[in-house]
Amino acid sequence: MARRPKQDTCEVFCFNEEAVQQVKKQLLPLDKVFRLAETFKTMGDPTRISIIQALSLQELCVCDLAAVLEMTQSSVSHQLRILRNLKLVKFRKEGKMVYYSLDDAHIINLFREGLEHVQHNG
Amino acid sequence: MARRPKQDTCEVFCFNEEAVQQVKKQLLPLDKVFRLAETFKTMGDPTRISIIQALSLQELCVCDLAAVLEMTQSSVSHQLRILRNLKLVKFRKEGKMVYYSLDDAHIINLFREGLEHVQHNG
DNA sequence: AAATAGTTTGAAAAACTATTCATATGTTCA
DNA sequence: TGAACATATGAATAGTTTTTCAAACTATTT
Repeated sequence: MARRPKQDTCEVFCFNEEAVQQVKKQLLPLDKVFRLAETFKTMGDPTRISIIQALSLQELCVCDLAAVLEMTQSSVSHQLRILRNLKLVKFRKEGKMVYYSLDDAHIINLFREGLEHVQHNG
Repeated sequence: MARRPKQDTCEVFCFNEEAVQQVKKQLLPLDKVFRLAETFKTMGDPTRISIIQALSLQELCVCDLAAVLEMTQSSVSHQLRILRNLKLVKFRKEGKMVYYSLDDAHIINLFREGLEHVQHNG
């Protein structure tokens, strides 16, 4: 993920010192910030967005997913692994086929919320 | 943003050809996919997530924001520009100070939805 | 057992990103 | 006007990401 800054204190106190302390107290713990960022980042790729949208319509095997997205199987598989790691998709095997579907209803909400934002700021 | 695949057709028809056609018809237009991905990607960085959260608490000038995040002004300023470009934050000038705040209520919803997802999948 | 087919994985190349450092811009105040 | 300060920007660097290609699994079929 992204780097953290090297220097970890601001040498000078700026203006609204009280506000700074106030806000600082309410900041999310770092691990939550990172996990939140990771979730958004995972959805921050056109290929993965398309995969998520396709799977929101119906369960699909890797090969069909690749056909839908007009991409190589390998590429889709790599992206599926990322989505799997974040538990955004789940899969079931049937013979040599592997069928993927969305793992989490929240993801759809997140997707929809994002879409709404995009529609608004046309 | 991310690259698009070089080859744009899958040579072989895979299994559920009907499903493939069906899903393909319902795919979001590419420009929307890209803008959606761009929005998520913008929120997919710990620094920017922290900025968004801090600004969700109250309006802050760049210097105070830097103090809150314990980062350099320059770094914060660079990230603010990215958030500005996506219209996620707005600013007002007051003398030499520049005060930033969130531009869009949707962003808060998106943020909360993401947070909920993270809380769930502890 | 060998061949075939769907999927996964590793390595490498090309593109992209975040931070730092130095510098520029613009505002205030002496 | 010049000094001081808040913010912004450009270039460079180190780290990360996505895709491609080749090879490895794994399950089915002959």
